[in-house]
Amino acid sequence: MSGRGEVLQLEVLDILRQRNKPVSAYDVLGELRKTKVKMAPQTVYRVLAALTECGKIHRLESLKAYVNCQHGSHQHASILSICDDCGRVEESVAPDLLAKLSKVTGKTGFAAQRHVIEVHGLCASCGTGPAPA
Amino acid sequence: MSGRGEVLQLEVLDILRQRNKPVSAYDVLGELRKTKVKMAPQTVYRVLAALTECGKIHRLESLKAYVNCQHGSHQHASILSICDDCGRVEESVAPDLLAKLSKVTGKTGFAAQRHVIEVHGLCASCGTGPAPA
DNA sequence: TTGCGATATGTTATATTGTAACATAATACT
DNA sequence: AGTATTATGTTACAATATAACATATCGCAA
Ligand SMILES: [Zn+2]
Ligand SMILES: [Zn+2]
Ligand SMILES: [Zn+2]
Ligand SMILES: [Zn+2]
Repeated sequence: MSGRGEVLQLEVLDILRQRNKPVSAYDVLGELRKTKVKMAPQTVYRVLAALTECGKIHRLESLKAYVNCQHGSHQHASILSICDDCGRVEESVAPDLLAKLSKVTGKTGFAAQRHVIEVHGLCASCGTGPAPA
Repeated sequence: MSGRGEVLQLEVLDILRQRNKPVSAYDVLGELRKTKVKMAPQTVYRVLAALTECGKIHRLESLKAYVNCQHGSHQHASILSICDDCGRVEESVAPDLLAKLSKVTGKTGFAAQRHVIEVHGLCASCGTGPAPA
């Protein structure tokens, strides 16, 4: 395992941290290009793949975007709640729920390997006071 | 509610039924173009959106593809198991699991509206006998 | 019936997202 | 050093998705 790309990984992590919202690959690319004009999509995708692989960031399939892990890093699947109003994402862990899910899907002999769980809705601040007239 | 597009909807349903595997929007487009040369992406996406909306098909976010509902149609979220080997998809329903999921994400005041649950792995036939040497 | 607003559909163009393929550079090991 | 292996850079392109506007259809009322 080489470590040449690690600086770039940290930069990307920082971009996601600063935004604190889902960021698309091309948004990341745009940020990086502010200092590295020649940055290419391929490079960004590779960094994002590496970070996703080791659990430091998560990809939101239903948004085609990325957030950094709110628990620093982990392998196990997490549950991502996406506010469709403000865009904020919350991350929950619930091992028992994952187990149950594997059990449900396993009824037909299916062997679960990767769970994608994304919940759309409204976060606490957006759901309660939608501002009167 | 007009009914002009319904013929097209049926055609699309039929395409998905025949394939019995996840089909991308552009695959659908390709099929349709066999008889309707001028078919446009926009049209296909609109049909797919309509069918998704009424629960007759489901979109696999993690595959950017569509399958038709194995239960005919429904509104409630379903659990989609995707075999990464043969591509086959199975659909499970588990209202209690959805409830539990809403409960987990609701701890912070989040109000769930739409559940995306996709499980990747190996189906029964692909998982057991991966063919010997 | 005709006129008009609302909605659905057709059409063109373009935006966004994601990868293939190959060149080059770093690393590890002999 | 020499060479196989892997990572990274670079170019080009493929695949996915939507914006914007034109046209047609429908429902309803004058
Ligand atoms: Zn996490
Ligand atoms: Zn919110
Ligand atoms: Zn279904
Ligand atoms: Zn299979």
